Amino acid sequence: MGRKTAIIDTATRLFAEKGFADTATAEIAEKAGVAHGTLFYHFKNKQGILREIFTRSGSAYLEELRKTIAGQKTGMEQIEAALRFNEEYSRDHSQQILIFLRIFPDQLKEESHSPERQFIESIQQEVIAILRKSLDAGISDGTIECGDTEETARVLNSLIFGITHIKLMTRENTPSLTRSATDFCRRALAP
Amino acid sequence: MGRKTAIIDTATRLFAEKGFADTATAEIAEKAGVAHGTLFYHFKNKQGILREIFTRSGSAYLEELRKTIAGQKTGMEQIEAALRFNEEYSRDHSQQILIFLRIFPDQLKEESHSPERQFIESIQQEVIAILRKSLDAGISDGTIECGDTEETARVLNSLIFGITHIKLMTRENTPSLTRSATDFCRRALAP
Amino acid sequence: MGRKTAIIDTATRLFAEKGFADTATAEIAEKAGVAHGTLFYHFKNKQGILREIFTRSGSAYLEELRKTIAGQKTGMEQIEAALRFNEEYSRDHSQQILIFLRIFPDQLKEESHSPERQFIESIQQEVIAILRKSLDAGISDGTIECGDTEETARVLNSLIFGITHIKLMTRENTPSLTRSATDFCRRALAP
Amino acid sequence: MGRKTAIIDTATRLFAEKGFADTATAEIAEKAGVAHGTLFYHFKNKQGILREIFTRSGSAYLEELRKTIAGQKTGMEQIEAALRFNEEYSRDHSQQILIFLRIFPDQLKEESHSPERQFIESIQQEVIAILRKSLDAGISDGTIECGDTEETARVLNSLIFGITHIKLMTRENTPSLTRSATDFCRRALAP
DNA sequence: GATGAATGAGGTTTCATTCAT
DNA sequence: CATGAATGAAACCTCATTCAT
Repeated sequence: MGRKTAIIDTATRLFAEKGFADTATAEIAEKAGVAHGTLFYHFKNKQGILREIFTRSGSAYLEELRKTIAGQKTGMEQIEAALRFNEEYSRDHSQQILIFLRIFPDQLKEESHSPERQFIESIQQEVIAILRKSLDAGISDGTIECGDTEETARVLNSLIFGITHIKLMTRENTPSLTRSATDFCRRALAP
Repeated sequence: MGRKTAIIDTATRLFAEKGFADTATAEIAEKAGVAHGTLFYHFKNKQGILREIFTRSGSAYLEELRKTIAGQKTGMEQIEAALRFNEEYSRDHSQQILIFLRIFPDQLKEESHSPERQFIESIQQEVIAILRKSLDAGISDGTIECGDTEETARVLNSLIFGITHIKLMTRENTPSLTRSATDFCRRALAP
Repeated sequence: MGRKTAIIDTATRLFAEKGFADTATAEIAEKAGVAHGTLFYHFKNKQGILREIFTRSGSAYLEELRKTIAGQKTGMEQIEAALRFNEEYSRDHSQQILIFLRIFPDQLKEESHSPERQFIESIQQEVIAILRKSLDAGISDGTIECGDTEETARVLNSLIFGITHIKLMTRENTPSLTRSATDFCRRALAP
Repeated sequence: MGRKTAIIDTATRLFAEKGFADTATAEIAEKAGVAHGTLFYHFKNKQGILREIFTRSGSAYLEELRKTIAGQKTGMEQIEAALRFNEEYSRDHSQQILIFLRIFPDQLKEESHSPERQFIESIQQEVIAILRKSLDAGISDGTIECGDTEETARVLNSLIFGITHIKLMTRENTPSLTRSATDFCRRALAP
């Protein structure tokens, strides 16, 4: 494994555990087993490391989400799969998700649209678009009935986001929360 | 206005705008119009300022939420009121909410149950308890039908949390999101 | 002697001896007998220390030059006094002069008119103006004869500048250079 | 153009623009279109690059100065030619001259007689010797009258040095300064 | 001859906190 | 009560140089 990979992996872990601001570049280097200066050979600065982690995991999330949904037949099944996927993904990739949750607020201060900020928003939009398509499919195949699909997709996105956040924060084992949310949605979207 | 109040108000604004770690105590002092040393006369340390802001606004949120719900008749109306309340509160007290969203992740690193962490969790529990009572009321008065009320309350809490977070992050004007969410819930809880 | 003064004095010595870039702030602090952080309490940054030294000594030079010249009767005597003054001043305040000579080139890179750059140019203009007045006086009292006084003043300024620079660089004991230059000027300006 | 030449040319430009200390070897390499390591294949270290630039341009200056003077008949014409030459040379080779002006002060700190320092002093001595020979010639051919020619040559050297420095620093277009200086010298040296 | 990844010493600056007044 | 000068640990980052390829 190359040094650059080692740095990214270590940084991912530390950023997730302690947050971006509270992780020292010296610690990343030490734990990654490289010299301090090596960090700045491979990345412009500390922010640059974050940026790379960010972009990589954002794309991965979307890709897997799409693949999961593609495997479902009815629209309703797709929505349910999306909720289940989120449950599993945030369990298996809690570090990446944590970094997102941590970085979110940090981006607020920059009124200027930073690349990270734009990237985050584009992912949100993407998720909403995916959910909407499933809703539309559900209406066509008769498994779903709801008002404006765009609006409904945004509600679902909020719910998913909220569940993920709470799961990671409270660290309770909460697959039951996802199950309950699925029931909730099934009732709300039932024809 | 006393000096201590000036410090708290200024710190609230700055923590909301730039986050806890990125706000220097010297800047708080300067913007509050007091000497740097004065901060440490009134508070044990930087964390102490945050702690005070924290406790104050957490209690205020719960109190107002309870009052709002108490003014509603049916269980369903109470749930709707809770959603509306959240919309208005996060609009009018965005600074306090932002601080919560920012501080949340920072508390994760301390496995040891810090006071802030416990406080946050207790608020979540409180909100869930309030929502559950409304659900129970709704079942009694026939305006709501749902499975386990504890579980449903947790779902509602996640949804509310997600909406708030997204609203503050995207800064889109999204009262429509709350409206759509209300519709969504009405369908899910309808008898 | 206050700490700020100690810092300025130490920095003056070190900047003169080793140059601005090659003097570490940590060394200034140590030699001045203060903590490293104290430097940045009293000055915005390293450049800020230089700026203060700069402004202080520039004004002092001009003031003393004016006083010296004011004590002379004829225009020719004033010019001779200016040369003599320069000799003595650069002997007694070699540190300040050295800093100027060192900083000069550093300012070239900033096309943008930095405060230091403007300050340096204003001093040059001031010296030229002073010399010109003496030349005018000399023409009036019959001790000097020359073409355009503005142009001649600029030549004299160049000569003075060159002598100073060479004296400080070669570190030869060169009062004779000033004496010879005075002779040279006397012949060039004689009626 | 070989890689070594590219390095020297790029370094010359950058040292002139930003100074020796403020030019990073990595930047030289990048701008010269070679790998960073290549610098240290062709030169022992950063200082070595400077040394080469230095030696090359110092010799060139002297050689051309000698040639120019050789083309003049009378001693007075030779002095005038020297001034004119300086004007033109510092216009056409401002980069090399700038490097000299920048490096001069840096050499002061090394009490130990560094090669650069010795080289600079030897050039000064050479220029003085050349001027002296012209003065002697002028006295012989009756176009010049002055005191000790060694001393007078040193004064002329100072003047030339001062003019060059001021021209490069103020970046004013100042051929008139050289013209005025020539007049000044003509009067000082006239029989 | 040439490369570029890797180094680590050293640089400047920030900042929460203390303490004498 | 309140101040602000002073601290020093720790942070991020730069950069000349080396060396295996």
